Amino acid sequence: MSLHAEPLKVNYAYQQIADRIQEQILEGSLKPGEKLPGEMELAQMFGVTRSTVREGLRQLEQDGFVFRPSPRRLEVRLPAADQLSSRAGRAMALMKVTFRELWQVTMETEPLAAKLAVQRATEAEIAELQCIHDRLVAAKGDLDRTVQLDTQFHSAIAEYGKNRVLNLAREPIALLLFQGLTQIVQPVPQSYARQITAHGNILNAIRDRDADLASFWARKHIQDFWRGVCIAGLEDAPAIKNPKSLTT
Amino acid sequence: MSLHAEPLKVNYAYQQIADRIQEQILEGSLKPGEKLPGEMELAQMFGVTRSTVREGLRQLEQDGFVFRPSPRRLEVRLPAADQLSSRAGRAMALMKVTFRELWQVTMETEPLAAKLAVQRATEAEIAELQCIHDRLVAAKGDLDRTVQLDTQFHSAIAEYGKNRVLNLAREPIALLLFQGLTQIVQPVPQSYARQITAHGNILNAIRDRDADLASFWARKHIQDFWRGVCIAGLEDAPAIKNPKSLTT
DNA sequence: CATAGCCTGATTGTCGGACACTACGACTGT
DNA sequence: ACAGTCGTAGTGTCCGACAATCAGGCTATG
Repeated sequence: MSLHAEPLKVNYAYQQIADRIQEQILEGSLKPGEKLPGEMELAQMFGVTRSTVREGLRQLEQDGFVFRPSPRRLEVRLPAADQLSSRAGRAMALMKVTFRELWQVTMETEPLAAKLAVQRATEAEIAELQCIHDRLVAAKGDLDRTVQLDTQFHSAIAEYGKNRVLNLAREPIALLLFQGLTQIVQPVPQSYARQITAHGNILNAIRDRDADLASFWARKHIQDFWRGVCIAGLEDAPAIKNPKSLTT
Repeated sequence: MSLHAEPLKVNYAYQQIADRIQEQILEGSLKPGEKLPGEMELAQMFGVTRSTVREGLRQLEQDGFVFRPSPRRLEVRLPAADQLSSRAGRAMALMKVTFRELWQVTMETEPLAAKLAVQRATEAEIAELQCIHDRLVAAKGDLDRTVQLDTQFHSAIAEYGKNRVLNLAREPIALLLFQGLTQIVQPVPQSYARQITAHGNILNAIRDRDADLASFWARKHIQDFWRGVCIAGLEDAPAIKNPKSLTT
């Protein structure tokens, strides 16, 4: 027969404390930005020692439920997206995911982001996009700055599409892929110009509110990126050489 | 001008300990499965107190770098994908992401997963898929079981596509969306039959190694899902009512 | 009145020591 | 070889303490 052997987890005190506080945050009785009592007071409230409270807090801190700008301030906070992004990025880095894997997914996410941006971006946001693009043009030749602005441009488009799920999923992937540019642009110098025109096309399509066109150019842009990877012969190379570089 | 004001983080002892150990894990000198020294020994090695080591370990534990099956065993481990999935899922739940957001992304991920599966799935894996599908057919009428098998079917396709990036990104999204089925199927009972035929179409296309067709049916399947959401009038409803249900 | 600088108390990071309880590994007997 | 027993090391939790340092209020100054 099937004996249901439940995991039977022992609840340690520090675990319970973390759970209780997290519960109250999720439930809403503790609102983000609010200041939490000090460790001693918490210890008194829960009837445990400061050490125990401490371990519980470490856990919440790591989960992003509390924020510690300075040792004295202890604020409630909801886990932000970038927390996950960096974690996911780290995970992918140490899985040694290849450019091919990143590219295959990006090939879908970026066109979608562009399409959504066409529908949802405000005029002000489009102006912001133009600004980023102008800076990219100005940075022509500067590798690091180009990579940074490229990433920013794509992130902005995704953000303006106002789909939080897409943003959550896309961020770490795009980061890794575009960061990989650092290994690409060198062998293919004319990329600078190609990238600028590609971004220009996407930007114009968004401004004209032409969803299909924006999606088309985004796709084309990522495809072009792939050509660069192929020329460099890095299709199945890990997108990051040593995972150590992501030290929180 | 742009003054680069870095956050200038003070390195506390427990932080340094966590960093040092993590470093050695990433670098490879500590291999997964290996047993770590006890807290007292570690304390001696790093020249700090056990309390300090403890806080550092809590952090690694939370990050998934060490695993504690029992209080006595302390193993090295690499963060697994499902760790992130659940975390991402929690985050999305408490952001109250809508069905629309989930659907828009799934509309891209599932067809891609199907396409990749066509290219990369082995015969054995296709047989496995068939098995899952058979069980779905048998479960007709049982809501919970249907949801579970539906999720499993899609997960399997994604897995057989062998793109780790896609899997990482897709998993929590699909989970939330298909879980949402629970709220949908009730209003639209004939979904059972439609879902079975849809899955059958996808399965056949994969077996015939027809990438475009597999992608087409996957898309159609997700589109069909959306119709159900619309009928229920849940387009912009949060996909999960209370985030509390995800208590690790 | 608003602002800048100073001061003090409270709180944190870290330390050392202590105790009950439990699981791991060795020992024993069959 | 196996099952049962047992000692011990190691963990979870507690207590108390100390220096460093930051928050918030106080003061002085314009």
